[in-house]
Amino acid sequence: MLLHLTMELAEGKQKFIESWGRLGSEWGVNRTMAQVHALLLIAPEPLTTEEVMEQLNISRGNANMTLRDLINWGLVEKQHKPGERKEYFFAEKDIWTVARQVARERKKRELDPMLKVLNELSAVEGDQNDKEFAAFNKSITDIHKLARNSDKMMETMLKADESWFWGSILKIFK
Amino acid sequence: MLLHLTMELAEGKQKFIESWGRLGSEWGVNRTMAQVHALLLIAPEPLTTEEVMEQLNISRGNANMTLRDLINWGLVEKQHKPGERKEYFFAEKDIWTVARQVARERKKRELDPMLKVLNELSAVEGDQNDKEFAAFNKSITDIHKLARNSDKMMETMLKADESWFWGSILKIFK
DNA sequence: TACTATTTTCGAAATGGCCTGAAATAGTAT
DNA sequence: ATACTATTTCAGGCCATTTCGAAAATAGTA
Repeated sequence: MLLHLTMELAEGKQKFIESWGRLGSEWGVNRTMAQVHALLLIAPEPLTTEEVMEQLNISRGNANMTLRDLINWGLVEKQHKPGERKEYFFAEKDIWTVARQVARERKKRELDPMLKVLNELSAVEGDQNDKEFAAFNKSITDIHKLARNSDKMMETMLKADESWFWGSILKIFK
Repeated sequence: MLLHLTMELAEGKQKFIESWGRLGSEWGVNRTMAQVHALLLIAPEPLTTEEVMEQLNISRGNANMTLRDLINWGLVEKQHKPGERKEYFFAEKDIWTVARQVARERKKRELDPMLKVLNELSAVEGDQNDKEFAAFNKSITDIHKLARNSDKMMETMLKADESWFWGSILKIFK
């Protein structure tokens, strides 16, 4: 009997959806959302809500909400086929665009609010001879600096195109 | 009546702990863990379990587990004071070291396993004329490339010291 | 060895996030 | 209008994760 040294396509798809789902859930994107995204990423054609429901075994309500969320994240779009009433969904396939889009959302949800708080906390005044204040102030200042640097880096990444970005980065990092 | 234009220290601490907690929970670190970390970050002296419990209003069990987790993440260390039996805990204060430590953990938990899966999935064979296979293969290949680049970047960052890292990065990104 | 201070463990309870299913709404053709 | 299909909403239930609290284990001391 012939052993399968390589994976079947169907098995591969399954594995990818599962892994992408797990990865997503460690990233603040919930598992189902990441799985639907994975499914659409590897689909050659747009899919209907119905197909998403079947392939992932999720309810209509869930599929609908999840697809809406993905659209809000800018990762998925609707498409209408002429003569049909059903909506079709497809994912942005350029993975660099996907990465930037995710970075953009996360910046908006995490980094920006944190910067706002750090600005406020930087304004807290006190006596440097007070150990409590000195320790607080130093931490806030340092974190603020790191956050601002991250912000600048993000901003640039969001504007850059893939080849330029990795070209510059990897040149330094080799 | 005089309005407070700047925040009180106590209020600032509170706000920082809260924000750091929220940020943490969007990062796969649970809220309590991030809050304990925040508390220790701004504390001028090491704290006991007891003090952590009081200041954050959490149970002994929770405090104990959380501190252990933080130690496992390499963010907190134990200290013994001579003549005392109690254990004191303090956080790594160098924020760049903290950032690298977090990056190291996340790489281990997320990027490395994903790279492993992508290697397997890259080995799936098929006919490029089969639309299903072609779409799958292209996505996997692209993601694999992105993941490998991220991996290289991480590796370098983990070795670099702060000034070198931001010096090089911000030079490009300005 | 007994006593006390401290830490660790772990089952149970609480919390919060996710998903379902069914009803409401919207859209289209006859 | 009416019937039919597709989409959206949301209250309620479910499940995983987090937290509590008290008991057990451990470590230090006399």
